[in-house]
Amino acid sequence: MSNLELPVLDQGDAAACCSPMVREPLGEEAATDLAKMFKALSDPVRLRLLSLIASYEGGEACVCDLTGPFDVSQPTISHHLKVLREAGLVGSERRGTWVYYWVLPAALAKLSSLLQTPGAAAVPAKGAR
Amino acid sequence: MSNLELPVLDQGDAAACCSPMVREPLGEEAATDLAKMFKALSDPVRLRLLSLIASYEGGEACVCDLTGPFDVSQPTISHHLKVLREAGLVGSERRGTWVYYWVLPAALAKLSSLLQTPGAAAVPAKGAR
DNA sequence: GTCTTGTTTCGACGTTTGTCGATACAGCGA
DNA sequence: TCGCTGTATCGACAAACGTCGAAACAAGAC
Repeated sequence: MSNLELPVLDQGDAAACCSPMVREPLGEEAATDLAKMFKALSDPVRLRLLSLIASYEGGEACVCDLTGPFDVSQPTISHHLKVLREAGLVGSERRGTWVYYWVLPAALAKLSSLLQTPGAAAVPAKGAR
Repeated sequence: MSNLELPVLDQGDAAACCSPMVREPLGEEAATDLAKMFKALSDPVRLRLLSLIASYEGGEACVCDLTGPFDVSQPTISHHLKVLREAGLVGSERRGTWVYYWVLPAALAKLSSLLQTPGAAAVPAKGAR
């Protein structure tokens, strides 16, 4: 059944988690915390890195696989990976010569559920305007 | 039937929409586009503003309601609202003396579904309504 | 018209960010 | 041991960002 449904992944404060932010006003601390994660997603290169890592078979990718597809230098990629790691969005480990990165699904899920809107999707055009 | 399967909501390019970014690598354009939206969410004040607007009854709030809860000046709030608006996350309209803002649910839903991870986190809601 | 109140725009400022080349560190093989 | 390859850190720089006060604009009240 559910494949990874109990990562037990901390999630830290359950308060900031899983309750759509459109339901009740975000607290100051929660907002600061979440803003850091969104900031990590606010760069095209990092977004593509994250997507690329997750898309790799096994869900992890070697840094050596990640430098090719981009127009930026290797130190820049390394910097972006560090940002993603410090935001808690990916994990990493050195295995021999290479360093591997993988996405932490719980972090993405937290943000996803936070952005969920009650009746969303439907919302036939609202006012359009 | 399925509740959120064909919002038809403009969304501009459907390509960037609704397919979790962990499934396949994000394209360059899509990433640039999405990064702008995430950047709008990458500030604590904006995150709280968005949450606050959505939490207001009727789903919209007057600017006059939004300046109180923050420690920053009113022009700064106005600036943040502009950023949110230009990112397509909120809409606004002047009605007489006051200007009202509301959240655009489709935009949040787009980001939410994008961050969704295959087996990740419960998120049973889904259908919600 | 002239105030008054609500909101946005303008200029300026210090800080943060993304990028680079150069360099340091880590592990492997000869 | 030495060299080679893969990755991270350092220092520097320009560009972008968040913030402010001052000023402009918008709508209603007097």
